[in-house]
Amino acid sequence: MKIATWNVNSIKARLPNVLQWLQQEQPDIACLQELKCVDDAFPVTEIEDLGYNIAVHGQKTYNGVAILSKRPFDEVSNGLPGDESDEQARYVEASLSTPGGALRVASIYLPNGNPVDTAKYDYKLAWMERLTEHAKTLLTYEEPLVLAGDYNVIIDEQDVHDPDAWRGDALFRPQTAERFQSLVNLGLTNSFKACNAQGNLYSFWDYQAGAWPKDNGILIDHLLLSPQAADKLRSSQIDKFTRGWERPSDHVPVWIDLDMG
DNA sequence: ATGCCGGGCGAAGCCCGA
Repeated sequence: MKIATWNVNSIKARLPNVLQWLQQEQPDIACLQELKCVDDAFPVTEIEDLGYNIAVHGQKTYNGVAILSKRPFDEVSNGLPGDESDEQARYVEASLSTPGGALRVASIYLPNGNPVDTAKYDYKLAWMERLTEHAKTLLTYEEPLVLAGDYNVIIDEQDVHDPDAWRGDALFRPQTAERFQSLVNLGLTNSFKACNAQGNLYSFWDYQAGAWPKDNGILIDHLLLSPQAADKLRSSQIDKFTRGWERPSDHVPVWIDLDMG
């Protein structure tokens, strides 16, 4: 079972690319981020026509996350628990049944956090702590769980073309790495890292300054697995080719293959 | 490059992303 995550940077602007990719790569589940649209503006028909069920948690102009699944959802919940006052649409979670049993998937758009001397960075750190608390709860279910998304976290120097240029950035500072490590330390497996030991493989290239032709990228899109999901992990890859398409997102899909029977 | 591109909003130019 192929499960992917992709920050599409506007589902409206990216619809042709997303449809092409879905048809070509046939993911069973696709977690999308940065839809930049309200629920009613999501292109439901075009995606349903390719055989997907859709769970959308949208927002006007900013953020917005979705899960597409060839199998129907059993349950869907919008928003990350832990702060009722948080109105940013950055988390949607769904459970579904597979031949190999129950599976739970979340589509995550973790806050960027820049500039670091502002409330935006505090929000990022607080959001990461909320995510860790919620993950603790989900792990008590002892079922296959995939926390997939744009984490806006550069985990180590292997994952950035120019580490010194990113040193003080919200994506790469020690406090960010510590929070991410606390999440992983709950017992989660970083699937791409588990399958690919070599570095300099990226999921984001800035639109500016020739970042893409120079391969000046960062790896910030991750799929974290519960032990029950990690046991079923076969492989993980990056669909780098979509960055070379017309009107690309600045992110590309990262996916895993899970043996769900 | 603390925004050089790209998208939203909305109809010019600002806000935002990483």
